[in-house]
Amino acid sequence: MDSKAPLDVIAASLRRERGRAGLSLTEVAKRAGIAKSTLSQLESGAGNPSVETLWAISVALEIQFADLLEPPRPKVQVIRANEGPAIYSERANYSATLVAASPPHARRDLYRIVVTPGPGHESRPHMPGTIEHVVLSTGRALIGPLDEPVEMYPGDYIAYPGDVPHLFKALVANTTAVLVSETS
Amino acid sequence: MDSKAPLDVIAASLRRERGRAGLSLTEVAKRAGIAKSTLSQLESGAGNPSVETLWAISVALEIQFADLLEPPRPKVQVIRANEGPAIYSERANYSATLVAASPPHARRDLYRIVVTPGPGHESRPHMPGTIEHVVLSTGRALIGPLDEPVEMYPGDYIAYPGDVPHLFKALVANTTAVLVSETS
DNA sequence: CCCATGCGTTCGATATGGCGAACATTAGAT
DNA sequence: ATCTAATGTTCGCCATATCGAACGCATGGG
Repeated sequence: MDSKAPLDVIAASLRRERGRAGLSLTEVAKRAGIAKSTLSQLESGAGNPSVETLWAISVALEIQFADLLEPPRPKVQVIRANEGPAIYSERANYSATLVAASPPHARRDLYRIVVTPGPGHESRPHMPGTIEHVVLSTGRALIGPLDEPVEMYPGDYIAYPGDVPHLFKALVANTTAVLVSETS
Repeated sequence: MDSKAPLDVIAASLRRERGRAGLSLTEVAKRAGIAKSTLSQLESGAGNPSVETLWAISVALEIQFADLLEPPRPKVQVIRANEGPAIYSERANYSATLVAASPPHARRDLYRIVVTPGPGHESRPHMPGTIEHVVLSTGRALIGPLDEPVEMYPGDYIAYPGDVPHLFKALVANTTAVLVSETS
């Protein structure tokens, strides 16, 4: 469950962002071209704003529309190379450790990848709209969509659609990478 | 400008996602507990939905609320280790290459970091709500908030608030890392 | 002191978003 | 061929989100 009334989230974001901008409610309402009464109600969690209203406000506050719908903030966390907490490994010669899941319904997972030479790892398509970003840390590998993989060297970066079959095949021993799986 | 009437974006997303789910307009409306007339109007770009309505639909479609406000999709891209396109380097012994900027107003940038031993690199706070994720690729480094840095080894992962002063100090030569800067 | 100017809240009037029924359309079954 | 059961669209009514004005409360200037 993600629920958590979006109206409350919006209300909180509204106050927070307005405070951040150092603007008065009156001023924001004026800039947004809406009645300050409306804004007042929204900030107090009452009401059920229309998209137009929210849009006007987000413009007035000079923030991204979606920023009004995203909650708060996190902390500090360390995961050592060996002690993968959430392990997600597959084939014998391929291991992916989830180091940072997208909280709570964010849109990006961060994996540490370790692969040894072998048949290579083929991934079935993920969620539509997924993009994978890979930076090769050490070794050498063939990475990318099945039909057009790219030979990667340490430091190289590649991004490709994750919603089509794709490959990660180590060409030498001790091949490691960082993978960011980003959903639309 | 990012503008681009959100109503059109929503309309498009609505049709797209419903198609993806293989559901009928009637079915989605039923699940969402809204009138199908309402949904019909929204999909045709008419109307100005309230947050409650959108929320109900996003639940019915089993997608993220914000997914209704985000446009389309990307492609395949490779950046070699040397040929950093957008270079963002600072001190002599610290270089950060932006390999994947958040498009168009997404919320995460991907950097490749190369540091040599020296005084260390201190970053002033970024945007409030920023989180930085680092996976050390090679070498050894002291990373984290100024007041509690952590000694990192290859493969180690750390996340910390990016909106407070923080440090990246290489302890040995040939220290490289991948950094994901994620804004709220 | 008192009035002016800013703030954010509350309240009635009105514009409009959402609902449900009726609608046109197509597909399948009898 | 007609009848049934889906689809998505259009329309009038009602609930309500938004507006504008009035309000209470702080400051600060005359």
